[in-house]
Amino acid sequence: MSEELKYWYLRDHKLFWTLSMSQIKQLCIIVGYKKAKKGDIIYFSSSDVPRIFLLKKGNIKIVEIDEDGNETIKDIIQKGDLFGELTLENDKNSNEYAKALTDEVAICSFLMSDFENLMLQNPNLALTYTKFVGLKMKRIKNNYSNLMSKDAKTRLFTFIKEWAEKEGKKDGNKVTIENYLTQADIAQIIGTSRQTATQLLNEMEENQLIFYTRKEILIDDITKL
Amino acid sequence: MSEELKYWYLRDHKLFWTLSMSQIKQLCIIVGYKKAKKGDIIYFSSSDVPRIFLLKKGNIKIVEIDEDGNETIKDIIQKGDLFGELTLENDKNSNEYAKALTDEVAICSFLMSDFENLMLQNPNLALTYTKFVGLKMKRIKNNYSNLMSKDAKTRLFTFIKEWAEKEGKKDGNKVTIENYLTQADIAQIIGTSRQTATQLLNEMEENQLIFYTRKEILIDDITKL
DNA sequence: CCGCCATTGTAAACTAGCCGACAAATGTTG
DNA sequence: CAACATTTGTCGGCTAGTTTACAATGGCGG
Repeated sequence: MSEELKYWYLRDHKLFWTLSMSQIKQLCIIVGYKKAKKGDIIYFSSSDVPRIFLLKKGNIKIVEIDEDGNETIKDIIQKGDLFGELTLENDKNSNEYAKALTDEVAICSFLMSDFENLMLQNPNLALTYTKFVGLKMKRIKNNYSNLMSKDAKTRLFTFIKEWAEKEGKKDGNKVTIENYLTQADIAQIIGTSRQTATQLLNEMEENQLIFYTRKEILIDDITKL
Repeated sequence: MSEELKYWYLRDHKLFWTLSMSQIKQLCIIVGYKKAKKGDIIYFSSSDVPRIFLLKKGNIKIVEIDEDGNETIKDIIQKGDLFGELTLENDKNSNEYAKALTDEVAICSFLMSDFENLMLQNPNLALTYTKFVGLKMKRIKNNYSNLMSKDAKTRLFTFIKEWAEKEGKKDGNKVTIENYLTQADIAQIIGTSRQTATQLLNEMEENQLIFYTRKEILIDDITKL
């Protein structure tokens, strides 16, 4: 890949707007530029050197396996999102990995230490990054506090609404979402069993609120959710 | 309060170790130095100017009220913790306030904008703060993912263990925690009803694992939890 | 186009934990 | 100390949601 191209791969992310070309080069970008296909396991957080990753294309889920072998979805990462050791601390005893959800996935990465150095030289970057992490924290907090206090149906509605807002193609009150999640995935995200999720989705379909297929989800009228 | 004293109030927090006295003065510290008593409501996040707060003494809980009037505990803040708009973004539509849990509570605060300026001048501060926020995010993430997948008993055990580690006075395997929470508070934190929490605590007491009083919690052998 | 595997659909039995409703105990205040 | 408020204890009944188990469907590779 040409140097020029590498540059633009990062350059088009908001976070790096303030950086000069030479600064971006400092990040030794795209050493780990990687492609993957649906279902592939992409990376273990306990890898060699701490890195920060940037998803350029597709969608992935971050999954953790606990002692009992249960899979928990920690996060869904979309095109343009950063992931990895966002805390700037590497944490070895976490058991996380990423799994591709869409057919084509492209990821580039840079070293955490390079990024830290750059932050020391460019306080504006540090500020932007902090706000970035802060925003992510706020989103997580909100999500989870919904999960705690509401019942499964409300959680599903909230999730679909948020998903539609973030990624849906709007046409008046109709929204189309490209569906790269299985019902089992959705169930895990909203913290319920697969069966309950299926039931609720079908119930929504009966009430003409949504139309679910494996490829896409059609929402007839987003305001009714 | 003397300038000297103000200085030390911030100076003894890790985050500010790298700052010079004059830099700390820039923060116009302790404009909002405040004391409060148990049960007092201390601050609404939708206050005039965005601030960051530092709890110097006592314990408080951050609470949110939703549309239906339900109280949710968002966070428990301990001596030395920062709270407020840590994300560096002010967010007006959140309905949070803080409530004193201990008899004496002391808080000092500074303006977010002053802090931002200081970060721009002092990249090291920026880096430290970013790690700080990141760490907080990681803690929240872990807490919540426990809440999702485990049952009430496990959640209570995990909570007590963490509490003991963070604040307990250890004596071999015995740990004493100063108890500033009611059982209703604990129930909210672990996401269950007050009655269930009471039942589980009594069960633990029957099994000689803990001894609960309103003043303190004694753990006979922390390794057995 | 066939067979296979992942995904989705459905139903019955079971259960953790919620809710309502008090009673008892402990603290607090004048 | 008396009266009141807050916190803790306890008990059924109830229900949302889990679990188990299996059937139907759809999509992909050969």
